[in-house]
Amino acid sequence: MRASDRVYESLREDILAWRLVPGTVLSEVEQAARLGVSRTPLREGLRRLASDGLAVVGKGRTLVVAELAANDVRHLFELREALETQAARLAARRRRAGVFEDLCARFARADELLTDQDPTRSAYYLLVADLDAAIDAAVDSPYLLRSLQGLRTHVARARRLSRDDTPRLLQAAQEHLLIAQAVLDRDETLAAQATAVHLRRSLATILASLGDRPTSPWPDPPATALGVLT
Amino acid sequence: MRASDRVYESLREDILAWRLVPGTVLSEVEQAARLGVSRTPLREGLRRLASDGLAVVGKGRTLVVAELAANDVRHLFELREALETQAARLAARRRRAGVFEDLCARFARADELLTDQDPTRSAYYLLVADLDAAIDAAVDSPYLLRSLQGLRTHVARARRLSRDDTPRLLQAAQEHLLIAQAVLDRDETLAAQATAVHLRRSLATILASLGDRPTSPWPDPPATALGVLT
DNA sequence: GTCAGCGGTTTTGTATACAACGGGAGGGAT
DNA sequence: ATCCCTCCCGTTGTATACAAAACCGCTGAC
Repeated sequence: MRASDRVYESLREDILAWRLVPGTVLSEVEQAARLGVSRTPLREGLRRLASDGLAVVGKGRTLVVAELAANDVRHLFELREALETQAARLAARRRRAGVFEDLCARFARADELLTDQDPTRSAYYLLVADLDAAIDAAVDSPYLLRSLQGLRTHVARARRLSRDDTPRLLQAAQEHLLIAQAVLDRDETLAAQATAVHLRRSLATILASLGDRPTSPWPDPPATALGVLT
Repeated sequence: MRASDRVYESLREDILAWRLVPGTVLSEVEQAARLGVSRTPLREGLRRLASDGLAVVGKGRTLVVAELAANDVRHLFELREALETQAARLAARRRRAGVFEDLCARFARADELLTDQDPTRSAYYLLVADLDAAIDAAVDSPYLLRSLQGLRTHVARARRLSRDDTPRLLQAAQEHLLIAQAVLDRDETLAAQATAVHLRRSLATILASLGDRPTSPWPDPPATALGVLT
């Protein structure tokens, strides 16, 4: 593997994990020394981070780790809604049934993954990643996938901003199940709208966890009332 | 201006104008000699092209100019529909009235720009660019704008694929007018749907001009029948 | 007190030399 | 004849040296 790739992945991981916090200046000589490479491949990795939007030009010509605050998350979800509803629509149009039958079965039993045994929820997030991958495979639209890929980088960073809330994850599992079922049923409209619903609720959860008041002043309905959607 | 920026812009222009055709290998030493810079800034420009999707890795480690065929245009418009309908929706929500009043007036008179005097249609395309810029300014959503920017690069390249057809441009002007009016009226749904209509028609025109049979076997309605939409 | 100009220092931008990887032609074995 | 192995050459990847530009603190004038 090339040194510039190692640099890129290493810095990317550090930024996504919030080990490098927003505003940190990414000095070429300093980072080159830290990662044990020369400035040439380091610069290449840095420019890739910049084209991902993970680093932005600070004062002068320096690169700094990009901000990601509550308002940025709102903007991020405006893009996410555009891309993921379209992805769901196209997946519903083009999917092969087998994968989504399997995913529906797994999401129907997602509560078994959300016991208190696994505080990182890795089994659950793996299932969500599998759904994303299945949708990507079904979409089969290179330009859209490319944008989705860039988006997911920022979504992953945003996830680390808010704490994992088990009731919300159980609700999210039902929303994912609805999406997977709609794709399986080739119901393009429902797939897109269920995705939109899921994203709006996820955004509200993240913003609430950040201490932001939600845009709507209404209390959330009790979780049991949402069961009818599944 | 930095040498790497000149390299990037020069190669980008060459690719968008189809002076560098798909499949052309972008050899570092060759291009560095042609553009009069050393390999270091040239590589930087090349990587930017790759992250834009204008260059892709060929056999070995070489970069080649990316393909853009009829099927790619279809995929491109799947992304375009996702991004531009969302942009229109958000612009309708957040626009300041003045700019769009002006744009409506200009699009209402777009037929005056489409005389046979100007074979490049530069005045008309400038007007379209102004609408795009006004929507961008109203959207005010950094992540979405970033994706839109990347998209427009490929759209510009695709435009050079098909010939300019005056009747279609007159029809497109009416579609643009409808979008601008919907944004001005803060009608989010209409803005999004009018954008979708415009994109579907544009895609059909491009594909027809490429010799592809449209997906629908129906003949286009006469141009005068579309006047009711304005 | 404030602001403009000016070195000094630090940082980024560029050029070049060298290392390493990969493809392709050629030859030998089967 | 075909397949595979090897060596050579061209290309890309990396390191380093040098050039240029920008920040910072200083000084001085108004």
